[in-house]
Amino acid sequence: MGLTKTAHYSPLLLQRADVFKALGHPARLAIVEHLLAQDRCIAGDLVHELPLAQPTVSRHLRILQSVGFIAGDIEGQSVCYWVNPELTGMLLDYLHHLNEQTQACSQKGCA
Amino acid sequence: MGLTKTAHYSPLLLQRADVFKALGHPARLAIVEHLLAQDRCIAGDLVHELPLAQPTVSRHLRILQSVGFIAGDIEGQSVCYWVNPELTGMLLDYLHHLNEQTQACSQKGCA
DNA sequence: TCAGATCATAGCAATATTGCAATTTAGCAA
DNA sequence: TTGCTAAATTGCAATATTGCTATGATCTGA
Repeated sequence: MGLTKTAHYSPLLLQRADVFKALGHPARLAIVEHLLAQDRCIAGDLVHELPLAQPTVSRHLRILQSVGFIAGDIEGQSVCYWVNPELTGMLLDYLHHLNEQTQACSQKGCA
Repeated sequence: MGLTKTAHYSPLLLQRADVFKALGHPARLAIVEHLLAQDRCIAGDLVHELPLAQPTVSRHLRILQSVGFIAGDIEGQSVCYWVNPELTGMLLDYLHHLNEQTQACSQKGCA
Protein backbone atom coordinates (compact mmCIF):
# COMPACT_ATOMS: atom_id res chain seq x y z
CA MET A 1 0.00 0.00 0.00
CA GLY A 2 2.88 2.39 -0.54
CA LEU A 3 3.57 2.56 3.18
CA THR A 4 6.99 1.40 4.32
CA LYS A 5 6.93 -0.86 7.39
CA THR A 6 9.38 0.76 9.74
CA ALA A 7 8.48 -0.71 13.11
CA HIS A 8 10.53 -3.87 12.59
CA TYR A 9 13.89 -2.20 12.00
CA SER A 10 16.39 -0.71 14.42
CA PRO A 11 16.57 3.09 14.70
CA LEU A 12 20.16 2.98 13.46
CA LEU A 13 19.24 1.07 10.34
CA LEU A 14 16.33 3.41 9.70
CA GLN A 15 18.59 6.42 10.11
CA ARG A 16 21.16 5.03 7.69
CA ALA A 17 18.47 4.16 5.17
CA ASP A 18 17.18 7.73 5.41
CA VAL A 19 20.63 9.14 4.70
CA PHE A 20 21.09 6.84 1.69
CA LYS A 21 17.64 7.78 0.50
CA ALA A 22 18.48 11.48 0.75
CA LEU A 23 21.53 10.88 -1.46
CA GLY A 24 19.48 8.69 -3.77
CA HIS A 25 18.35 11.47 -6.06
CA PRO A 26 20.56 12.96 -8.77
CA ALA A 27 19.65 16.53 -7.88
CA ARG A 28 20.53 16.04 -4.23
CA LEU A 29 23.77 14.24 -5.00
CA ALA A 30 24.64 17.05 -7.41
CA ILE A 31 23.92 19.57 -4.66
CA VAL A 32 26.31 17.80 -2.32
CA GLU A 33 29.02 17.69 -4.98
CA HIS A 34 28.57 21.36 -5.80
CA LEU A 35 28.77 22.34 -2.14
CA LEU A 36 32.03 20.44 -1.84
CA ALA A 37 33.47 21.68 -5.13
CA GLN A 38 33.10 25.35 -4.23
CA ASP A 39 35.54 26.86 -1.80
CA ARG A 40 32.73 28.77 -0.24
CA CYS A 41 29.51 27.08 0.75
CA ILE A 42 27.43 28.71 -1.94
CA ALA A 43 23.69 28.65 -1.57
CA GLY A 44 21.48 30.20 -4.23
CA ASP A 45 24.01 29.53 -6.97
CA LEU A 46 22.73 25.97 -6.87
CA VAL A 47 19.57 27.12 -8.58
CA HIS A 48 21.65 28.25 -11.56
CA GLU A 49 23.68 25.05 -11.62
CA LEU A 50 20.71 22.74 -11.55
CA PRO A 51 17.96 22.27 -14.13
CA LEU A 52 15.32 22.91 -11.50
CA ALA A 53 13.19 25.79 -10.30
CA GLN A 54 14.09 27.58 -7.10
CA PRO A 55 11.36 26.03 -4.94
CA THR A 56 12.38 22.56 -6.06
CA VAL A 57 16.01 23.15 -5.14
CA SER A 58 14.86 24.57 -1.82
CA ARG A 59 12.93 21.41 -1.08
CA HIS A 60 15.89 19.18 -1.96
CA LEU A 61 18.03 21.26 0.39
CA ARG A 62 15.48 20.73 3.13
CA ILE A 63 15.53 16.99 2.62
CA LEU A 64 19.32 16.90 2.86
CA GLN A 65 19.09 19.08 5.93
CA SER A 66 16.47 16.90 7.59
CA VAL A 67 18.80 13.90 7.65
CA GLY A 68 21.66 16.06 8.89
CA PHE A 69 23.77 15.77 5.77
CA ILE A 70 24.00 19.52 5.28
CA ALA A 71 23.43 22.57 7.45
CA GLY A 72 22.80 26.20 6.60
CA ASP A 73 23.12 29.66 8.05
CA ILE A 74 21.58 32.95 7.00
CA GLU A 75 24.15 35.43 5.71
CA GLY A 76 22.45 38.67 4.88
CA GLN A 77 19.92 37.95 2.19
CA SER A 78 21.36 34.65 1.15
CA VAL A 79 21.85 31.36 2.92
CA CYS A 80 25.15 29.57 3.28
CA TYR A 81 25.07 25.77 3.21
CA TRP A 82 27.78 23.28 3.98
CA VAL A 83 28.20 19.54 4.25
CA ASN A 84 28.27 18.07 7.75
CA PRO A 85 31.62 16.28 8.32
CA GLU A 86 30.09 14.02 10.95
CA LEU A 87 27.61 12.54 8.51
CA THR A 88 30.17 11.87 5.79
CA GLY A 89 32.43 10.37 8.43
CA MET A 90 29.64 8.18 9.75
CA LEU A 91 28.75 6.96 6.27
CA LEU A 92 32.40 6.33 5.46
CA ASP A 93 32.78 4.22 8.59
CA TYR A 94 29.65 2.26 7.78
CA LEU A 95 30.70 1.56 4.21
CA HIS A 96 34.14 0.59 5.40
CA HIS A 97 32.44 -1.96 7.62
CA LEU A 98 30.21 -3.23 4.80
CA ASN A 99 33.16 -3.48 2.46
CA GLU A 100 35.23 -5.46 4.95
CA GLN A 101 32.40 -7.91 5.48
CA THR A 102 31.92 -8.22 1.75
CA GLN A 103 35.56 -8.98 1.11
CA ALA A 104 35.60 -11.53 3.92
CA CYS A 105 32.48 -13.14 2.51
CA SER A 106 33.85 -13.46 -1.00
CA GLN A 107 37.10 -14.89 0.37
CA LYS A 108 35.12 -17.68 1.98
CA GLY A 109 33.95 -18.63 -1.49
CA CYS A 110 30.49 -17.49 -0.65
CA ALA A 111 29.68 -17.37 -4.32
CA MET B 1 5.17 16.22 -12.04
CA GLY B 2 6.77 13.33 -10.20
CA LEU B 3 9.22 12.78 -13.01
CA THR B 4 12.88 13.14 -12.16
CA LYS B 5 14.87 15.20 -14.67
CA THR B 6 17.79 12.95 -15.51
CA ALA B 7 19.07 14.40 -18.79
CA HIS B 8 21.11 17.12 -17.11
CA TYR B 9 23.27 14.86 -14.94
CA SER B 10 26.31 12.78 -15.81
CA PRO B 11 25.87 9.01 -16.16
CA LEU B 12 28.25 8.47 -13.26
CA LEU B 13 26.24 10.70 -10.96
CA LEU B 14 23.04 9.01 -12.04
CA GLN B 15 24.53 5.60 -11.38
CA ARG B 16 25.70 6.59 -7.92
CA ALA B 17 22.33 8.11 -7.10
CA ASP B 18 20.68 4.86 -8.15
CA VAL B 19 22.92 2.84 -5.85
CA PHE B 20 22.20 5.16 -2.92
CA LYS B 21 18.53 5.00 -3.72
CA ALA B 22 18.63 1.20 -3.70
CA LEU B 23 20.16 1.31 -0.22
CA GLY B 24 17.69 3.98 0.84
CA HIS B 25 15.02 1.60 2.04
CA PRO B 26 15.17 -0.14 5.43
CA ALA B 27 14.18 -3.51 3.99
CA ARG B 28 16.89 -3.40 1.35
CA LEU B 29 19.54 -2.23 3.77
CA ALA B 30 18.47 -5.02 6.12
CA ILE B 31 18.78 -7.50 3.25
CA VAL B 32 22.34 -6.37 2.58
CA GLU B 33 23.24 -6.66 6.25
CA HIS B 34 21.71 -10.13 6.51
CA LEU B 35 23.57 -11.32 3.43
CA LEU B 36 26.83 -10.14 4.97
CA ALA B 37 26.09 -11.48 8.44
CA GLN B 38 25.49 -15.03 7.26
CA ASP B 39 28.45 -17.19 6.38
CA ARG B 40 26.52 -18.56 3.48
CA CYS B 41 24.69 -16.25 1.12
CA ILE B 42 21.25 -17.37 2.13
CA ALA B 43 18.31 -16.47 -0.05
CA GLY B 44 14.82 -17.46 1.05
CA ASP B 45 15.72 -17.15 4.73
CA LEU B 46 15.43 -13.42 4.18
CA VAL B 47 11.68 -13.82 3.95
CA HIS B 48 11.64 -15.17 7.51
CA GLU B 49 13.93 -12.42 8.78
CA LEU B 50 11.93 -9.59 7.31
CA PRO B 51 8.39 -8.44 8.11
CA LEU B 52 7.42 -8.69 4.47
CA ALA B 53 5.71 -11.16 2.19
CA GLN B 54 7.81 -13.28 -0.13
CA PRO B 55 6.98 -11.40 -3.33
CA THR B 56 7.87 -8.10 -1.67
CA VAL B 57 11.26 -9.42 -0.61
CA SER B 58 11.74 -10.75 -4.11
CA ARG B 59 11.14 -7.32 -5.57
CA HIS B 60 13.59 -5.68 -3.15
CA LEU B 61 16.16 -8.27 -4.19
CA ARG B 62 15.55 -7.39 -7.82
CA ILE B 63 16.06 -3.71 -7.13
CA LEU B 64 19.36 -4.38 -5.38
CA GLN B 65 20.33 -6.64 -8.26
CA SER B 66 19.41 -4.07 -10.91
CA VAL B 67 21.97 -1.59 -9.59
CA GLY B 68 24.57 -4.35 -9.30
CA PHE B 69 24.79 -4.29 -5.53
CA ILE B 70 23.99 -7.99 -5.21
CA ALA B 71 24.01 -10.96 -7.53
CA GLY B 72 22.34 -14.35 -7.34
CA ASP B 73 22.66 -17.88 -8.62
CA ILE B 74 20.16 -20.72 -8.71
CA GLU B 75 21.15 -23.61 -6.45
CA GLY B 76 18.65 -26.38 -6.78
CA GLN B 77 15.31 -25.04 -5.69
CA SER B 78 16.67 -22.06 -3.88
CA VAL B 79 18.62 -19.03 -4.97
CA CYS B 80 21.92 -17.94 -3.48
CA TYR B 81 22.56 -14.22 -3.26
CA TRP B 82 25.73 -12.35 -2.38
CA VAL B 83 26.95 -8.79 -2.17
CA ASN B 84 29.10 -7.57 -5.03
CA PRO B 85 32.52 -6.52 -3.69
CA GLU B 86 33.07 -4.15 -6.62
CA LEU B 87 30.04 -2.08 -5.71
CA THR B 88 30.90 -1.78 -2.04
CA GLY B 89 34.44 -0.90 -3.06
CA MET B 90 33.23 1.72 -5.49
CA LEU B 91 30.94 3.28 -2.90
CA LEU B 92 33.68 3.22 -0.30
CA ASP B 93 36.04 5.04 -2.67
CA TYR B 94 33.40 7.62 -3.47
CA LEU B 95 32.58 8.29 0.16
CA HIS B 96 36.25 8.51 0.96
CA HIS B 97 36.47 11.20 -1.67
CA LEU B 98 33.41 13.04 -0.33
CA ASN B 99 34.70 12.85 3.21
CA GLU B 100 38.11 14.23 2.26
CA GLN B 101 36.50 17.16 0.49
CA THR B 102 34.24 17.75 3.45
CA GLN B 103 37.11 17.83 5.93
CA ALA B 104 39.08 20.18 3.69
CA CYS B 105 36.08 22.44 3.39
CA SER B 106 35.47 22.67 7.12
CA GLN B 107 39.19 23.35 7.72
CA LYS B 108 38.94 26.40 5.49
CA GLY B 109 36.36 27.73 7.91
CA CYS B 110 33.73 27.25 5.30
CA ALA B 111 31.10 27.51 7.99
C1' DT C 1 3.95 -38.15 -13.64
C1' DC C 2 2.58 -35.84 -9.57
C1' DA C 3 2.93 -33.12 -5.35
C1' DG C 4 5.58 -29.99 -2.75
C1' DA C 5 8.90 -26.36 -2.26
C1' DT C 6 11.11 -22.07 -3.80
C1' DC C 7 11.26 -18.03 -6.11
C1' DA C 8 9.58 -14.72 -9.81
C1' DT C 9 5.96 -12.08 -12.10
C1' DA C 10 1.47 -9.69 -12.71
C1' DG C 11 -1.94 -6.70 -11.20
C1' DC C 12 -3.94 -3.88 -7.71
C1' DA C 13 -4.73 -0.01 -4.19
C1' DA C 14 -2.61 3.25 -1.11
C1' DT C 15 0.95 6.30 -0.14
C1' DA C 16 5.21 8.96 -1.34
C1' DT C 17 7.93 11.69 -4.33
C1' DT C 18 8.90 15.17 -7.74
C1' DG C 19 8.34 19.31 -10.13
C1' DC C 20 6.12 23.58 -11.02
C1' DA C 21 3.64 28.28 -10.45
C1' DA C 22 2.06 31.31 -7.03
C1' DT C 23 2.72 33.23 -2.74
C1' DT C 24 4.91 34.46 1.60
C1' DT C 25 8.72 35.78 4.57
C1' DA C 26 12.82 38.29 5.50
C1' DG C 27 16.83 41.25 4.67
C1' DC C 28 18.94 45.19 2.45
C1' DA C 29 19.13 49.75 0.27
C1' DA C 30 17.46 53.93 -0.94
C1' DT D 1 8.14 53.52 3.89
C1' DT D 2 9.00 51.45 -0.76
C1' DG D 3 11.17 48.46 -3.86
C1' DC D 4 14.36 44.78 -4.75
C1' DT D 5 16.45 40.34 -3.91
C1' DA D 6 16.84 35.67 -1.88
C1' DA D 7 14.88 31.89 -0.02
C1' DA D 8 11.05 29.21 2.03
C1' DT D 9 6.30 27.59 1.95
C1' DT D 10 1.89 26.20 -0.13
C1' DG D 11 -0.93 23.69 -3.19
C1' DC D 12 -1.40 21.11 -7.28
C1' DA D 13 -0.94 17.32 -10.88
C1' DA D 14 1.77 13.56 -12.55
C1' DT D 15 4.60 9.82 -11.67
C1' DA D 16 7.00 6.43 -8.59
C1' DT D 17 7.18 3.38 -4.80
C1' DT D 18 5.53 -0.06 -1.58
C1' DG D 19 3.05 -3.91 -0.15
C1' DC D 20 -0.24 -7.32 -0.83
C1' DT D 21 -2.84 -11.50 -3.09
C1' DA D 22 -2.99 -14.51 -6.85
C1' DT D 23 -0.60 -16.80 -10.22
C1' DG D 24 3.23 -18.79 -12.97
C1' DA D 25 7.69 -21.10 -13.57
C1' DT D 26 11.14 -24.38 -12.16
C1' DC D 27 13.45 -27.86 -9.57
C1' DT D 28 13.26 -32.04 -6.39
C1' DG D 29 11.71 -36.32 -4.68
C1' DA D 30 8.44 -39.96 -4.47
